Amino acid sequence: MISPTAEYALRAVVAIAQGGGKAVVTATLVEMTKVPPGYLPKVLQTLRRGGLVQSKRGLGGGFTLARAPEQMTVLDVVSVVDPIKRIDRCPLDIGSHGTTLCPLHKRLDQAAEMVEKSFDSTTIAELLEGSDGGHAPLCRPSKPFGLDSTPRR
Amino acid sequence: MISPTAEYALRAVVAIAQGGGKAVVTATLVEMTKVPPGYLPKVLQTLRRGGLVQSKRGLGGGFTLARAPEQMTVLDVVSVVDPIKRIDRCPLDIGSHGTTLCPLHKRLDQAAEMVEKSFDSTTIAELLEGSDGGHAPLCRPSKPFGLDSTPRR
DNA sequence: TACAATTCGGATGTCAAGGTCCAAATAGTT
DNA sequence: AACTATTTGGACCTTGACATCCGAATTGTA
Repeated sequence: MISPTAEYALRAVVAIAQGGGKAVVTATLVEMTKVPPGYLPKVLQTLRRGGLVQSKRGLGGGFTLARAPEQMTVLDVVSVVDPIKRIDRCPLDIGSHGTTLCPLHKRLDQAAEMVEKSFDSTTIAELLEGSDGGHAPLCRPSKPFGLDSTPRR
Repeated sequence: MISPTAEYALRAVVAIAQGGGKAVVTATLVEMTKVPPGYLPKVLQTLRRGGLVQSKRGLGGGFTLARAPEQMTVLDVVSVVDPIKRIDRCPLDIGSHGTTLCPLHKRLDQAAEMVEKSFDSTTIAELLEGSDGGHAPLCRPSKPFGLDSTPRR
């Protein structure tokens, strides 16, 4: 449905949002999201260039959301990493007939539109809910991160 | 939204359906669908192994639908070439918590479900309509195939 | 039986996405 | 100024999807 990278990006954004404004470091994000450690930086860069997150280098650095979670939708994230391809002209007869599509491609585009709308109507903030009583935002038990007994090194 | 191969498969099935029961030869299907000539046979094989089309070798051979277009859905075709991956367990915490998913993956799976249902409720027969007055099934003018003035060689 | 029209199956090539790794740049701390 | 914690960017590898090609197998026709 969506690419691995897009899904990684969503995990990352949710994880950063959980920081509640404080800069979150890549190592922590790796822990939280379980995205391949070497790959996550790539995804974060894409998000940064797309204007969804901000980064700060050096000691005390890390990543923060560029806007409030309420102002950021799933579609925003997906669009930056792996845009949904709408079908606006028939792939067979390239660019010939104007607005009308053949039944097949009209139907396929309808599906794309549905997904697009669904993603557009879901904010990151909504994905943060459920921590109380239900499930943690990223399928985790309630234990917070960075507080495990075994020191990482 | 769906893979190129899946879209090719749908084009092929629609094209075969247009044959109205008569076996359609690969060369003709290439013409109709504009799928890369060397690749279409691969797709057709997949459809055959999936039980959606039947083939006959030798002179007078070709491809026919295994069932009536009314009995075959878009989902049937997509499932054979490139199944829609539903999210039934959280990708992070593999297989731990039972039916519940975190908000993110629940949402993503909802999108997948929507598409699945949409595809399941569309038959190939429906994609054949529109030839009269509207558009031909595969974005084509009304001229039939195999009747062009320039003989192919 | 020979021939031509077909599909079938495997070997091979190409390319972009996913993923790894490391040196350079940046910024706080002592 | 030196040091350490970070992000940044580029080079590189790997894998699977897409695509090509060709010989082998099958089947109707003369």
